[in-house]
Amino acid sequence: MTAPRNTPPPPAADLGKASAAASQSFDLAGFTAYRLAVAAQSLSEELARQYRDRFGISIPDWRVLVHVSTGGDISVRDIEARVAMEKSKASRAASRLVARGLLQKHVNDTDRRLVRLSLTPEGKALMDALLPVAETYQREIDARLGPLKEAFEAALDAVVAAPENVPR
Amino acid sequence: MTAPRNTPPPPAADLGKASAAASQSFDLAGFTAYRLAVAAQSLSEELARQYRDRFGISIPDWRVLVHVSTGGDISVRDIEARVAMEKSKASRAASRLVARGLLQKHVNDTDRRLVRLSLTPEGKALMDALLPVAETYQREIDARLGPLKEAFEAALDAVVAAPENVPR
DNA sequence: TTATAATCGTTGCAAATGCATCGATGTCAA
DNA sequence: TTGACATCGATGCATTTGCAACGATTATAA
Repeated sequence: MTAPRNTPPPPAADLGKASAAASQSFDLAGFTAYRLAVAAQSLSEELARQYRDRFGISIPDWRVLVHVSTGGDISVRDIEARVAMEKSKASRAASRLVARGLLQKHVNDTDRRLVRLSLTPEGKALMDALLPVAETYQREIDARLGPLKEAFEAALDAVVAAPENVPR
Repeated sequence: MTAPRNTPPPPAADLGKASAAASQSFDLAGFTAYRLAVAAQSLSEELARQYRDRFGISIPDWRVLVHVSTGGDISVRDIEARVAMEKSKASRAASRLVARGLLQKHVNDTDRRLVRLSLTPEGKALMDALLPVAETYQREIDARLGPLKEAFEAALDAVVAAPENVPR
């Protein structure tokens, strides 16, 4: 998606009268889950590309790093719980980061099943380089959103809201 | 994520005084790209689970099916262009669906590099079963959003907006 | 025309992913 | 205390993914 040039509404042709019979036409553009997925991927990729090209950091790596740097002594379990990230994904990301000398693992003496993840000095240094990029990017997003930001945040909360209140 | 029960604010402990020195604490919850990604994954999974369990259809499968059923004669290139979906991903999804007898491939006589994808009768029948599920789900989302929906749509547009206007 | 470049869909390959399972550790009740 | 069960993090394995090719076809320009 480096410069793919949006689809010039090319052969689009008929559309509309088509898909006559059974399968009534379904407006994908009006399908929120889809639009959300596309938007999320678009945003994530913008930042991920920078992190990948400039620092060799993937999205799972980045999420683990941020969590560890924010929370102090974080376990793999914590990451799984707070982020939408599979246990094994988090575990492997952490191992990668340890192998690169960015993270340390210690056993939690209170509960020796747990791991305590923490940044090494190299990890801290990397975060010092990474965070400004993220913050700049966030400001960019804020600029795009403008006055819509508040409603957007509220909508994101609402949309993820407990499916428990909902007839299943 | 069948019933993961949101993180009960458990050992959260200190947090706040922590992360003292260098790497200033970064508020992941305020990071739009992250929140968007989590929300999108949550929504997609809700629907994907139904499609997978009840129809054996994955998300790439579903996107290809919808595009083909909406647009008439669609090529792999069209899918790649209009959806945020890799060429090879689209190609493989299409091949899977052909193998299952849901899609047909024809060569485009005008440009023989292109493929014309279209639904088989079985494919149409499947879509007739799939679409009501999607529509019900969309109504559910609409209910969650309520009056926020309009702003949400606008925000999604704004956020994806051309990074070309933006200093690179 | 003919040579060169671009585009389409597919595929080989390495890496990433999700799921189930494992051993180690911890919890709880009998 | 002991035994059954739960939880944590890691890993084996099959599948999926992204990327870079490739052959086939078409477009462009010399």
